[in-house]
Amino acid sequence: MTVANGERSDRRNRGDVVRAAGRLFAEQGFHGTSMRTLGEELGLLGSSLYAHVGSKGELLEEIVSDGVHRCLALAASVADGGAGPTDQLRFLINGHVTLVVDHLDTWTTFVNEYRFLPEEQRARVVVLRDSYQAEFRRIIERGVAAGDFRAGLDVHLVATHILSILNAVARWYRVDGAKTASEVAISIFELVIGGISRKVVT
Amino acid sequence: MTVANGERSDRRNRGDVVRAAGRLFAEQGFHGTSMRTLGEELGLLGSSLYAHVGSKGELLEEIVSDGVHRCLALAASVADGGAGPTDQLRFLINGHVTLVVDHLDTWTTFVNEYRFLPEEQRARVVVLRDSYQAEFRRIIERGVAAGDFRAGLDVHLVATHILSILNAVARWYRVDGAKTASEVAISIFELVIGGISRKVVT
DNA sequence: CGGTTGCCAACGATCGTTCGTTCGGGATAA
DNA sequence: TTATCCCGAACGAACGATCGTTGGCAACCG
Repeated sequence: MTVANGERSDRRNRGDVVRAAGRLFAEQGFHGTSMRTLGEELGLLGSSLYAHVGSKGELLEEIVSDGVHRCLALAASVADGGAGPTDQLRFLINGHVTLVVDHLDTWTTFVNEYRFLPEEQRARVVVLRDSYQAEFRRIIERGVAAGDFRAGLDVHLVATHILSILNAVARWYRVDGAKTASEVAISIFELVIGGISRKVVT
Repeated sequence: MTVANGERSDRRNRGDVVRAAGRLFAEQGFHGTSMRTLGEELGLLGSSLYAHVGSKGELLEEIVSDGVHRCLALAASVADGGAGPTDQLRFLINGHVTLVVDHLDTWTTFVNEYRFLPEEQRARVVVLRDSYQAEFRRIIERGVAAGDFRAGLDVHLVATHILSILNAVARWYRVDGAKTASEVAISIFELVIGGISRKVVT
């Protein structure tokens, strides 16, 4: 029995396991999810997972790594374009919300459970995540320098607040809910841009 | 050997256990913390904790319950005063940041681990937390009605974003860091108030 | 045939929790 | 004052359950 993409449908591959792990880690936490429970989610025994994966920690590592690299790819794509700070910020916020909404489970696991990685891997993730946050800071600084944003902003704090809003989306957003990703992104952008822009005559 | 308050200093009480649990649950997660580890933190065996506490879950319940009730007390104190929407929002943000900073460990556990409560207790907490969030919505709606805040705001989304920023403070704030609680609160207030206020001539 | 997939049984470790016991001080009675 | 009792706090051993993981084996694929 084969399927359109050539893979058999009654057997699991590594991607299936990682996806299911993202879902369960998001719901029950990394330490709250056992390999046996994860197997059950896939119709397998826990021990059978080791045909696809070296260890439980390897699953978390892959999920978190996926998340942080998607961030970096987004940051790189915005740094290229020659847009102004306001448009760059809009693009970054929109892209981030899209990432979160398109990978809700993975993202929840990424944000909540990365701290359970062994110290060395965790440190690597923190460095990459901070370089993503640095992209926000660069944009804000450029906006301040250009006079688009208010002078005297605490750039580091503002960037932290923006990312707090963005990462929290995974906590409350529901695919079957009333809001589209675009609506959410716009509401975040408008809140933020109003808070950092120079006041202008209306 | 007794101490000023009449308690012996070489024996632990329930409060000691709850505080240590808040600390460890924040660092390692509820499922990542064993009763033996928690005992070690207090210089005890894991089994000795049951002289002070009925179960591990009881510890999480108390920590989360403390957190949510502190929120409600804050909301009640702001609802009383006859201040305008802007000042009420400032007061609420300042009070919330103070709560987070004064109980960093407890708050981290409250925000990250409440989902591991048994369903019934979890549902109760969600209801209370939502009634706290409703206080933010009321203030924003009043501000819109009074013309202080922009018309057409998605009140629910804005309240969610504000609380996202506030709860995230526990994730990055360090007592020995450079920012005071007041500075943090002001930066949040200014970001938010700029984003929701009617634009005015400068 | 070779390689992947999954089942099954089992390993040592650790989990939350219980039980019987010990220990030490405050209260009480002689 | 001294002897006695009581009780909370802590220990140490143990319980059954579950944890992540391994190895042997059967089924099935290309």
